[in-house]
Amino acid sequence: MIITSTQASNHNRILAAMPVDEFERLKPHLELIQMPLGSVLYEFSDRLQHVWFPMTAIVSLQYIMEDGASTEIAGVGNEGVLSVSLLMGDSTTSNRAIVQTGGCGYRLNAGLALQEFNRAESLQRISLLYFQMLITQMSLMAACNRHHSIEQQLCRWLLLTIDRLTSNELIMTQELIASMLGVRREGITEAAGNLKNAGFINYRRGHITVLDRSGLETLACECYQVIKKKSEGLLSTYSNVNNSHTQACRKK
Amino acid sequence: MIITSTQASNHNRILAAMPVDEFERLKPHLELIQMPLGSVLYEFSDRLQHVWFPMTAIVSLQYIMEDGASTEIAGVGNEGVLSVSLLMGDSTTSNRAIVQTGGCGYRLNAGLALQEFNRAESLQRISLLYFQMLITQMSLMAACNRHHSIEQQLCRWLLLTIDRLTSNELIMTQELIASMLGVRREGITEAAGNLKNAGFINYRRGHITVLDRSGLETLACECYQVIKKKSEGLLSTYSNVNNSHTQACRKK
DNA sequence: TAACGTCTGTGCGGTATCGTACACAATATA
DNA sequence: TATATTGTGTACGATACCGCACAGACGTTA
Repeated sequence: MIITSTQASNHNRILAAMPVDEFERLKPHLELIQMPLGSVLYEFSDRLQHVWFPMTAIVSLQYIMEDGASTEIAGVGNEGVLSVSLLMGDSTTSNRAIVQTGGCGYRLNAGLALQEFNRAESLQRISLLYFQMLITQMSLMAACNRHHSIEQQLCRWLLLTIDRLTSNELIMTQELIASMLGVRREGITEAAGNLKNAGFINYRRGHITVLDRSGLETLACECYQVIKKKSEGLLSTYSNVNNSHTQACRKK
Repeated sequence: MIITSTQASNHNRILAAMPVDEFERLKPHLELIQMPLGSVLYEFSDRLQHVWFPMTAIVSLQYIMEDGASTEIAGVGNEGVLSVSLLMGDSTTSNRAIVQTGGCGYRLNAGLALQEFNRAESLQRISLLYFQMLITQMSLMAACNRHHSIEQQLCRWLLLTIDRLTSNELIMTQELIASMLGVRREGITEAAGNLKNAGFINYRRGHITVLDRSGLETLACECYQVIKKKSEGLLSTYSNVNNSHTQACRKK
């Protein structure tokens, strides 16, 4: 069944911001795909074959060290695009992209994506704005990893994640969060326990429910607000180009 | 006195990789400027007025937190360009650019730079390759800050810095290094003391001399090699376009 | 030569996080 | 219903780094 929706969260903002005629050129080549939780879009040093435009899915970009330790360097939702290095002219990757919240998105063949990008029209203009956002987010992660506590970072991460969801519950184990933040699972257990005692969240085996957003905000580091503001600013510049070729997301 | 040199380190690689005709278009507008140690090219949230192409100078990009704590998110030498966010369509900054090794470089008016970039010719193509390198470097910093010790990071930093210099001595206090790595000065004193005892470096009041590169490499984290390799790969792709409009650097 | 400011060395208690180990609880599978 | 698997809670010593305090050494300027 195809469900049409006007919900913004049900569209990729980059595609949505393209003028109709340019989007129509791309449309026949966009594959609507499911992006199930845990699936890996690309691995470190892969040769990129596709570009992805998430809609309801959220993807985590992670850097993996030689010893297997991982660190989340950015999160990508419907405001973004994956395979930025390809668009920039380097088809090999320097990170891993793993689906953090299952959902759907569009996939586009690498060659076609590059061709459209290199026309230097709206896709390029919008993508560049997004790249700038991505750079900001990554530099923030570098600083945040240096200076902020696990609890602060957990709050930031939870807030950024539920901001992208329609519900306040996310399917996620403490183990997974730990690997994204690059810390021990026990560290997350402790921090999450504190948040639970404070009444800000609740959880059970792989499900986390946010009960008090503003409570989390008081504990989160400044990084949350910075990313959120930057993201809002970004989306408002996207919409300088406005139109209505909204696309549906298939639901099972 | 103007000194002409064929040394690669005496030119900005991005400009050098542009085809002659496109470079000639830019040339009249390029100001050769001194970039003295410690000078700030732009601050957080500044409105960018210029684009810089370092030649002999090295610039450190730092993220500054609300409490004043800082973290280096990338270093920019003659392989790069500063004010990337401007070129990407957002003229406000999200970091600070401070000269870490004094030298010279070219400065270009923001409007002209943007105009040339938006022609979607060689400057854009090369800059995009560089942006990709920058993204890689930033994500590496995020992971490195999370997982590696001060000593490892100090080694990485020293190696990356002298790789950009012709000499093996750099003018730099422990205090400054500490603020770049985002750690206490005492932490650097201790790590540097170890390296000195090991015979890898020597130093005196604001001067550090590297005595044993390979020794440092054994102690540095993997991040050094990763950045170095990525950087070499980048420069080889720059030179797909080759020409000879080498520019001199004014020496005092 | 003296006085000053800056840079470096050192010590010490406090704390966040790690590594490891193990117990228990919830869910899935047989 | 029994059993395996996965997720969570807890404890404890080790360690890296922090914050602070102060001494001494170097280099510059008067």
